[in-house]
Amino acid sequence: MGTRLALRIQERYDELTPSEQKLAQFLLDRPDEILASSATELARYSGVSKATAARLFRSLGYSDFNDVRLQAREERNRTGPVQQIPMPQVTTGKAMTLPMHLQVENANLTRTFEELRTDVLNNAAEQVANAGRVWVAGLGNENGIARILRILLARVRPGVHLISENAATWPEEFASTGPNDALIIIALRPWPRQIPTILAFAKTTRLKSIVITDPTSAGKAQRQEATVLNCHISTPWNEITQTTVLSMGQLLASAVANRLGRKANVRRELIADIAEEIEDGDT
Amino acid sequence: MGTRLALRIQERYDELTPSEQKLAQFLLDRPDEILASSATELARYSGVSKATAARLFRSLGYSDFNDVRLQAREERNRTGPVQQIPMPQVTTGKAMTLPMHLQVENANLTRTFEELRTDVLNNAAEQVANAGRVWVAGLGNENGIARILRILLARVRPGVHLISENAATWPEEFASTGPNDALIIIALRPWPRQIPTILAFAKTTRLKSIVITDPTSAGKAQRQEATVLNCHISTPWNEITQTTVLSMGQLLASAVANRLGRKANVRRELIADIAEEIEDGDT
DNA sequence: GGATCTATGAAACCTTTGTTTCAGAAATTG
DNA sequence: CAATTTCTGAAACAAAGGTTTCATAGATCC
Repeated sequence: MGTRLALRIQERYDELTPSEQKLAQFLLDRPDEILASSATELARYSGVSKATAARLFRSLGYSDFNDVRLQAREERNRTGPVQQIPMPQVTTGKAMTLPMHLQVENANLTRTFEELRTDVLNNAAEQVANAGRVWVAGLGNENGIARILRILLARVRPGVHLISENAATWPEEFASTGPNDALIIIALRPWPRQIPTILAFAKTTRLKSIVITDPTSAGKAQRQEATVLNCHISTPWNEITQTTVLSMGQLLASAVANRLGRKANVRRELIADIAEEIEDGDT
Repeated sequence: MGTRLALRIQERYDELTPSEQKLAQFLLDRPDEILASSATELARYSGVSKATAARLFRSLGYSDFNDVRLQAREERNRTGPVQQIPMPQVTTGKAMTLPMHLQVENANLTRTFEELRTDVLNNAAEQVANAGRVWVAGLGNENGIARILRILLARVRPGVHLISENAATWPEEFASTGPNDALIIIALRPWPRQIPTILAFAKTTRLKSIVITDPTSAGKAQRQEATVLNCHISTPWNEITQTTVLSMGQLLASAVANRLGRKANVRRELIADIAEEIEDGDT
């Protein structure tokens, strides 16, 4: 899945300087760009100097940029010319068009799910399906997605809870978790500072944790022994898109339902019935 | 599918000199190699001299090799002829696979945004950009999306409010709306029964309303004189996907930002700064 | 608040890439 | 087979790419 360059970046991401991170970010988001562009261009795209670029590659353990490019090319040849959907380039200041929006979403979805390994997904689904209870956490901007995911999962199995956004109440909430539970964390960049705390806690309680995140943070999550569902979320202007994350959520819920089989269906029908009753009942 | 380079080569292949043909052949066989390699390398791979390479590109009508590379890159970035992505059929009971998930999301996104008219989108964006205040409503399952949309919009303009899910408090909330406000409703099938009430209210108060919905309900919304943003959300198993809806939300927010121009950017930066401060500040 | 350290881009400096020139090889012609 | 034309790569030259140095701005530490 990840290129060696990506792995090295994720390993050392935190130690990189801010401008190095800007460039590293770009490289993670658009891995194919390395093949097509010169180091000067990469630097320009991500708004840093050539000098910074040179420093980054060296500090990642390559002897020079040529070394990087050779490795990237070799890897491409090994994995075969995967037909990548290109992320469109944007000239700054130009308005975003509708087709471009479509292409961006498409590129992110395609990368994400072509890269996702079935066994990783199954593993995550298994954990969620077999857990005693399931806890879903999403801080800040990701809170909306977390709520949706909770609903999606609650439709196919009981005992799915949202961890409140208010850190003050965590002790109480965590107190009710057990080693048979599963924890799903949604956290995109900028990686909220509370996440490591939560992950560390999960690790000590033997909670199974699943982290839905972006390539920048994937490394950190992996280091905490969590199952990582990696989502590509970048756009050519400097915003991110949550679409892919939601899609990942739906896929996970779907996979869990599959695993639970008949049980999930029974529950879904039950819920549908109740919903209908409410809809008819209240005037 | 043919690149312009390939076309030019095929046109003139017979007139090329033997060593030029060797190189041309190579380029036809491995069209992606142009992006990854330098002219020197291309020459070496196909066993001709750099001089020959330079001559070939010139004789094909390019001013120099850089010209060739730029065109190739541009072609890679441009979306090819729009192809209809088929929605996969599924035999009931069969497990959903990962590629299928991707294809479904893809199909829905593509349909949605190819069908969406630019003027409708602009119209909606205009309304949101110029409104005194913006109200976002999403009932039941759509509540999560509504929250996300509120955040997305709040990032680019002030005065974006969420209408509570609790119908009992609506009188108070609606009381504060004025005819210069905009109302965004997210409502997928099954079309919640409260929606017509809200829409009717909006109509009498001269509130501009925008409805993000699915094809099933689009008609109903249109009849209430609302701007309709239509999202394809179906899947081969009998569930729906909210991915498209979220994507529509991002697009709308993006369009609004575009319309507000500098004002939106100022606000975004302000928010980013504050967020950073909070992240740094609280321990 | 000064001293020290870190991060960063500008610019100087090599290196590689790409183009052009040119002389010789190969093919063609009479 | 000589004259001519065409083709070709080596080498000279020009341009862009990549690395290193250095001054400076900002952070951190007494």
